[in-house]
Amino acid sequence: MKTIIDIAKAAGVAKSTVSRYLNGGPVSDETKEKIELVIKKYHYVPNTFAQSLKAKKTSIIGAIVPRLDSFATSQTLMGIDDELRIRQHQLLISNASQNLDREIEAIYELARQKISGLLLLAAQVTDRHLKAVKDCGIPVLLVGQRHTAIHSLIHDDFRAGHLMGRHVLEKGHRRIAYLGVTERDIAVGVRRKEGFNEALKEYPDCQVRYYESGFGMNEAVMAAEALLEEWKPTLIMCATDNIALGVMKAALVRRISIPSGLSVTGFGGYDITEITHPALTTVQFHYRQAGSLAAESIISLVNGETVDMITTSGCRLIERESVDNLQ
Amino acid sequence: MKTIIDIAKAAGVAKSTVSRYLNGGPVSDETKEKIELVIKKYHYVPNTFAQSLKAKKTSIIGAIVPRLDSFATSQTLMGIDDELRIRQHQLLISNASQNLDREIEAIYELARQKISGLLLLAAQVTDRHLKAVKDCGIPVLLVGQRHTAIHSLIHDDFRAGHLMGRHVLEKGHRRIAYLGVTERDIAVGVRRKEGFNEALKEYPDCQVRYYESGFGMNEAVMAAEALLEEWKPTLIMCATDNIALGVMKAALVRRISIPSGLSVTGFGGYDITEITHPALTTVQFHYRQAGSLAAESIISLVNGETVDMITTSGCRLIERESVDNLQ
DNA sequence: CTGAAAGCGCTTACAG
DNA sequence: CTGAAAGCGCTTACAG
Repeated sequence: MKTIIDIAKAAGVAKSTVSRYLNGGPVSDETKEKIELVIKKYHYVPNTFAQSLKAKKTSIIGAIVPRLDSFATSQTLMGIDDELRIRQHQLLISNASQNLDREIEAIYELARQKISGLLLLAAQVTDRHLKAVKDCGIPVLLVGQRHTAIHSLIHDDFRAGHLMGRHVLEKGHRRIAYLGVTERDIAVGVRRKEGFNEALKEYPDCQVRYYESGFGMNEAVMAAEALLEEWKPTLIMCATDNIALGVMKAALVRRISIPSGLSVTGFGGYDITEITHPALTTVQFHYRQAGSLAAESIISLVNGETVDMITTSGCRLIERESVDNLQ
Repeated sequence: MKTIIDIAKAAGVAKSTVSRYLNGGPVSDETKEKIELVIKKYHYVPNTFAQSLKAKKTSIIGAIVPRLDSFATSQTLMGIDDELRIRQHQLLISNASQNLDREIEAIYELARQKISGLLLLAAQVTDRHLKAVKDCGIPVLLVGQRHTAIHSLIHDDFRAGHLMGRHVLEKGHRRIAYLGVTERDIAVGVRRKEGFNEALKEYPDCQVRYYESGFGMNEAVMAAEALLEEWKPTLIMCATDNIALGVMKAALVRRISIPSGLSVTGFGGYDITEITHPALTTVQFHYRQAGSLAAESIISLVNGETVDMITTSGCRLIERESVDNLQ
């Protein structure tokens, strides 16, 4: 491996000049050419550790994700990665495996790696998160959840719930089961439901019951079975597409046909919902785009620019075949 | 931020002693205690850049993946991450977005980051890959594909194909369409098919036609539609679960019921196949476990230990509801 | 525009 | 077991 000294010698200049060339400092065209030539010849690439050690900063953005095997996470990560690449930054992904402790640890661990900014895709924000974020003293952007103390990029979960609520109500549904998730997840567990409740206000005659499921498809199947045992709604509104998939499975097993015997909706816009049978009516979030936006924002934050405390990424209703028209 | 000097001063020892303590060198119990105390007190963590710069090595393992939004990739990555964590190594993920050029670039880029080992989850291995691997001079383990020049960890695709072939043949299917993928992907495109062909040898009366699809679900839907237009097999054997999902969609749209009107099988063992209706018969690969194994192997390689040039991860047939019994 | 010098925070022989 | 010294490969004031 060649070092900056080798290059300097070969080019007949001082290493400080080479460094200046590398960092876009003032260098005459003549020496610029000489250096360029030598660098090409030797395939020289600066040692990032030495750079970071001296310059005391890196161009690495860290991202902590609760899990890797989720459509939303993958998409968001790809959006982040794309944008970061364009802006010459590196992405360091840390997977917490749905473990809160590991999430906190990861914050400290990434800080140790001297990342210059952190993207936090947490499902919930605890005091320990807050403390860790404060301790490590680097810019942080919360993605998918909001918190008054941290810059946040959120999806419009309330509007999503409202959109979907209005849609199914307009289709004439008046016996609706809402199959949600834990309220500790504010975005998914609370906001979507609140949006739905808002739509409900205009239909006081509508019967609604609330149920809760885990995030996994199998948990959803079981939750749906229990629900269907207890009540016969005309529609089950599911807090995520995965849960909707579970509900469809449970319905099919019971020979309830969708949508004639039971309507189902999701939230997310996962690829798979397009090819289920029937295709699922859902609200699509723009995960990939949100990822790009997040990357952009965190870089602004790192550069000391002002960024809105809260940015909202849109959503859109995709009407497909899983909701019966009762009108 | 405290440095090793601050710790040394506070503990009343030389910084080399602190360093020795940190790296498990010979230190008396007495000084060990003093140092420990100070480190705790100041929450001291060594600067990784300085460490790497001096020690000329890191405990980072790089992983290049063709895409992030794939079940197989996510699972493998989680397995890798878990094992690496146990062994005190860090994982640096680089996403190539299904772009061969970016895959090659990533090899050089990761080498620049001084990773100590590389896990390559490529779908195909070209001469340019080989050159890059050679150029960067670090241990590399190919995951999911094999190549004589590189240590490889593969799934038993041949056996998977054989297992599935025998299974459907024993169920009495004699008009089979094999919906495969590009042969540039040796593991998925070639080996699985070869395994199937092997099973076929015992049933010379079986009619078989071969078709090709892309990896995406929508591409599979289209491929299946074309196939069904042209031929009426009793079973479509799909090279991946995703493709099987696409076929199920196409069949359902045409009101062909599964498995009575058409049987379908997949390969992979993705979570989703458990809750499709009917549940999909498939061959499960152990992605997560393979990931752990890969992490283990690359660390051995980094440590200069000998590792088999090729390790094979198993698979198992999961018989569910999508194959009709024609006997 | 250019170079010499100092220093980033560690580790590792080398003496003792 | 312990310390002083050299050095990893860069960047950044400071002179010139």
